[in-house]
Amino acid sequence: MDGLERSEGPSSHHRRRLLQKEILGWYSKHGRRLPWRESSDPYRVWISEIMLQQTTVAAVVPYFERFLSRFPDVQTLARGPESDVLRHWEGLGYYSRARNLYRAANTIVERHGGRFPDTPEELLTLPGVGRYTAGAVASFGFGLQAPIVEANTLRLYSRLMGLTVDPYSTAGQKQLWGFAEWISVTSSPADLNQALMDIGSSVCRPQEPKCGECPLAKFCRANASGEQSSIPIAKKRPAKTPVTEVLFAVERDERYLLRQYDPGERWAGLWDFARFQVDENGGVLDQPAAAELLFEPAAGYATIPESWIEGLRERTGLKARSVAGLREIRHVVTRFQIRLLCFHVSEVGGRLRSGAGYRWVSREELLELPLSKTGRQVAVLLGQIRQ
DNA sequence: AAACCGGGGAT
DNA sequence: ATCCCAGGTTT
Repeated sequence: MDGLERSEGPSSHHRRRLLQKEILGWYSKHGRRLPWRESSDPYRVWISEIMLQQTTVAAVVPYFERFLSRFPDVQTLARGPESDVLRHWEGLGYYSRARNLYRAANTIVERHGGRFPDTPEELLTLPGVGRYTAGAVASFGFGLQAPIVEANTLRLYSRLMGLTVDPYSTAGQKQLWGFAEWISVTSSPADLNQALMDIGSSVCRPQEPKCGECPLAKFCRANASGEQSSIPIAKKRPAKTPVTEVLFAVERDERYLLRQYDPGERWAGLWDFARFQVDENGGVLDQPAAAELLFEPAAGYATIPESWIEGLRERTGLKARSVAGLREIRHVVTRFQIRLLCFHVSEVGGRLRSGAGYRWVSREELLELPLSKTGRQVAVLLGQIRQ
């Protein structure tokens, strides 16, 4: 089953050889040079593939070498600590990937005796490794024939096949993996898979594909019918939900109040200032001008709703006595559009409630702890207002 | 099957 | 603002 002819047989094999010849020929001239292609060390391949999940090549490049110099092999990674792994992941997002990486490293050291799993079946048992990543590590790291379907190849295969169903549906996935299996039969599994991704990325682009330069144009159903712009069907994207949150950077004796998120919480393992969601309808935010006043130095403390001060006290036991607006940070992430109102609390009363997990953290420690994107922004701001 | 992931780059 | 990204896991 090749997804093009719907039949197995000599003609199917012939067609495959023709396609592969074009693919590998193109790759030898136009293939990308990327840091993780310099070596076929399965460990390095694995790290790169996890980093690249839902993340652009450009975003990964600066992280890859830095991560590898700190964690050069699976034994070093397994030793952690997890907090260090997260610190090196900071800014890449989707932090469960880093936690899974750390867990998987320990599995490899403890259950596989440090030998890297070398079959797709074994790789699939590792946390964070799905069908794509298993195929990628098997082919790039071990030179095995293995199918891959990811963003680039999904688009390429869909257009080659003229796939009209949703490529993320069960039926679409079955078609795509069927094609991937068929095309993966080769004596150059690593080059072939890299080549397929590069053609998908550089030629078979989402917008304005370069069909005139495509080595596979004469085999492509979407090209034949002119359906490049409607194949594959676009991914459904949920609407962004507006959220308003407040963050209090509480300072006392040159230290800041932070806590580490517990396992199971969002941002598990990361550290954060006191932060919680507030009701946009109940507070002062009803009046459009009010939010500006929060960060107006002259307005100061008086314009902050008492319920926010109370929110801090409930969570930490501390009563804010002197509060200044730091900045409003707006950011869009996953399915949220967040408005984060940040405050600097320079005087507190009451006692820090034990059991809430909060700790006083020095400025130096703050540099070492893993924070979220916005948490780091606040940390940087605090360093600046100190000047 | 659908939701979730609290990041970022290109346009 | 919108689309997309070398996906995987959970519900």
